Parts: sequence; C-alpha cells; structure tokens
Amino acid sequence: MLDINLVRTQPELVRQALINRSADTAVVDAVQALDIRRREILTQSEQLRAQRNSASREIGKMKDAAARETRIAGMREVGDRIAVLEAELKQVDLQLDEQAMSIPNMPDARTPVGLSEDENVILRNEGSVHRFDFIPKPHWELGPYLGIIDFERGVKLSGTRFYVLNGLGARLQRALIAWMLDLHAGQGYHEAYLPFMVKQQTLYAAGQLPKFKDNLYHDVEEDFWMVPTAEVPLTNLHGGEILAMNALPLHYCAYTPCFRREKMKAGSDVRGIKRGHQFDKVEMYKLCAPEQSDEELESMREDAEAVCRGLGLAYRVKLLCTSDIGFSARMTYDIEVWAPGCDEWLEVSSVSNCGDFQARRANIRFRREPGAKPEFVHTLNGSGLALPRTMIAIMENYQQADGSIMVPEVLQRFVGANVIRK
RNA sequence: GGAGAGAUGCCAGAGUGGUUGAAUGGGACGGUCUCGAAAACCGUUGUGGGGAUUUUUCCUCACCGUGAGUUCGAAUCUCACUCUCUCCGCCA
Repeated sequence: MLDINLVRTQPELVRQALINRSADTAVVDAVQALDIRRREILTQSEQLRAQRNSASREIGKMKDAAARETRIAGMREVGDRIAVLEAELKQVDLQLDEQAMSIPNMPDARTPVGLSEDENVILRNEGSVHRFDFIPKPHWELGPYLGIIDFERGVKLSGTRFYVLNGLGARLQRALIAWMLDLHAGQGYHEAYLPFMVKQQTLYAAGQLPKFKDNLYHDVEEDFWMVPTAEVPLTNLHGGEILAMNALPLHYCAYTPCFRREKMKAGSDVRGIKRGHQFDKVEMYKLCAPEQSDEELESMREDAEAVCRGLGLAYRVKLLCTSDIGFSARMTYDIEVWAPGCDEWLEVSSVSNCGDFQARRANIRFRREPGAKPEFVHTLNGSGLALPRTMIAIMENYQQADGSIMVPEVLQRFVGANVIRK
C-alpha cells in the first residue's frame, strides 16, 4: 500500500510509476476522487458528532423533564443525519481501500525503466560454465534413468506437473534444504517453521491479494489459503507490532513448500520439474529501518549468491526493470543458474526490497527511541533458494558421461553419498 | 466435537448507560533530594483519521477482542462471530 499522502500531493509521480510498470493509471484518478469525497464526509459527520457529544453531555445534567425531551428529539434528527453520512463513508472507504490496495509499489530510482522483461539488465556473470566432453542430458532424462524422479507416478497421484522424488533424489532435496538453512543461520538469519496455510488477511498484507487471487489455492469452507511463498507468513510475523529500534534489523529464514495455481500455456515449461503447482523453497526475510534497507538488499543478494557459489554453480545476476519487478517490490535482483541440459538460465532467486509497502499493509512499525512516533519498517525478501531449479542445476551440471551425478561436496555429508548412480 | 469461564492501556486490574481516553497498582521515562545510589515525593507515560496553524501547537472525531443492533448518549444493554483458558471426548 502506498502512502495515501503521496497520491494526494504528487499524483503525477504515482501516475508515471504506473506507466513505467506498464500498468493502467486510471486507478490514480479513482483514488483521488474517493479520497476527496471521504474527507468531505468526514468533516461533516465529525461536526455533527461533536455537536451530539456536547448536547448529550448537557442532557445528562438537565433536570427539567420537558426541556430535556425537546432536546432529545432534536438530537434524534442529528443522529439520523450522522447515520446517513456514516453509511456513505463506509461505502467510500471500502472502494478507496480496494482501489488503493491495487496500486503497486513505486519503483526505486535505480530500477531501470523498461517495457518488458527483455529490458532487465544483466549485471554480472559469476563462476565458469562447465564444459562437457559429451552432450549433457536434461534432468527429465537423467532423473528417470537414475530412478530418482518418477514423473508417471506423480501424474497418477495428482495430475500434470506433479512428480515423485525417490531415494537419493528425495534425499538430495532434503540435503539442500538442511544445508541452505544451516548456511543462512551462519549468515545471521533466525530460522522459523511457519504455517503453510494462512488466513485471507495475511495474504492482503503481503500484497498477494487482491491482485493474485487466481494464483492461490484455498479451502472454500474455511478461511485457509495455501502459502505461495514463505514471504507471506514472514511478512505477517510481526504484523500489527511496534518494534524497538534496537531489535532491528530482524533476519529470518524459513523452509516451506509453496503452492501456486499457475495458468500456464499448454506446452510451455511442461517438461521436468522446473515449474509445478507445488515446490519447496528456502526463503530469507528482513525487517529493518528505512535507512538500512539499501544495504540490507545488497547483503541479502550476497547471501543468495553464496548459496550458488557453495554449490559450485555458474550464475548471473540481473537487475529487473520496472515492468518485471513484483507488485510489492521497489527494486529486485534475480539470480539465475545455468542448466546445461535444458540449455537455459533458471531463476532460482528473486531478492527484493519492498520498502514500507508491505509494512504499511501489515502495519509493522518501529520506534527509534522510547516515546518516539512509530514509523513503518522496510521489508526485504529473497529466495535462498528455490529447490526444484537448484536440483535441476545440480543434476545437469554434475552429470557424467555414464549418466551418474556427482554430489556437490557441501552436500555429501547430508546425502550420505558422493555420487548418485543407477 | 461437548460443557464452562473470560477478552479493558506496556503489564496487572477496577469500571451504577451521562466530563471515562478510562480508577488503582506495577513497570518505564523525567524531575526534586543525594558525593552517588536506593527509598520517598512530584510529574509524564497510547494509536489512528480529519481540520486549523505550520516546523510549535491547537481543535475535533474514532478506538475498551471483531462486527452489527438498542439509545439523545454505550467500555457498560442485546445479538452474532473470533480468540484465549479450564474440564471431558477424539487424535499424529
């Protein structure tokens, strides 16, 4: 949620930000009009209330019954007028909220303006791409060959885009989760185990609703929504709280499965485990004071890169342009690892600074010193990393001519093997 | 799932339908006293919206779990919901 004051005082700035995001600007006019009407109603109804409050106080002290009755009758009418105004206010508030909630965050000045993902900027390539003296196979061939990925049975259980991991395949994923969490703990992140189902309000606060309703799974009988990312519960962990300055920055990491109803084009990304309705992810999350968030973003990107480096994967860092950053983000780095079998770069992490956008929705504040006015914190999130794509990169980069897969050194003690072979 | 109890400020805990934003106690902060500290005493101690003034303040409205209702007036009365606790049942 943007500061309504920004829309009020600098609507042009907001409009330009929406244009840069390739989004419709009509919402700005709607918010402006509703905001003006809201304040009109407020002024009127508050005047009436003040009048009623003082009259009621006097009525309480009146002794003369007849005069008292006259006064009460007069106030009855004032009460009716208030009721009418309140009813309209409720409507206006509702609409204003809905409109204001649908405005995405203002991009940071450093986020390049661009009309599509083609205008994202590749900042760096890190690590050397592994050269093979044979043609590397894609993971959707290696997995079934080694018996560690079973696509058929996944489909049997749950339909297309589901799979089963077997034996060392399942173990490799578990090893990655454990290793990543340990790594992040060493980087100063506090590990949390979170609910995988949350209530609707929690999704609004994180910026997933109302815009991405179509991409979420939820129970129709109860107010339970499956988390699309650990970012959602992590954003709300301190919702409604006022934190002490010396508690900041807060660094969290968490492993959760993620559930996404993806409206995918038939035929796109269908092969393998790159994109599914359910996947695992280790997430990093930070809450900090506004002046800290630029620096925290860089260190979080660094922490995500450390995962790729630890696994010995070649990767590149992208700075997303205005049209490609997420709804809640003001600036985002993507980290992509090279997958020689699929022959493409895979996005394994997205590291974003959301500024006070989520904090405003979730009402997360802090006090610089006891007694000081509460201010909104800044929030940041980043994957560290998405599991299936990391699995793909490991399988395809560490494959050998005979179809076996070497286990990256850091994972060996978790997997309990140096190599996965048939 | 069944039965009961409860939800008030940072915490504990009062609150006859009418100056109750809310007694009292504790904590925290400031001050007096002291060489210093403790004790004692005095004072301060919420959030959000709107308006005026503009960098200092003032006025006003809302908020006592949430949402409706009754009333001239609700922390206080009515209803629904949520959550917490205790007991019973069930369960990994």
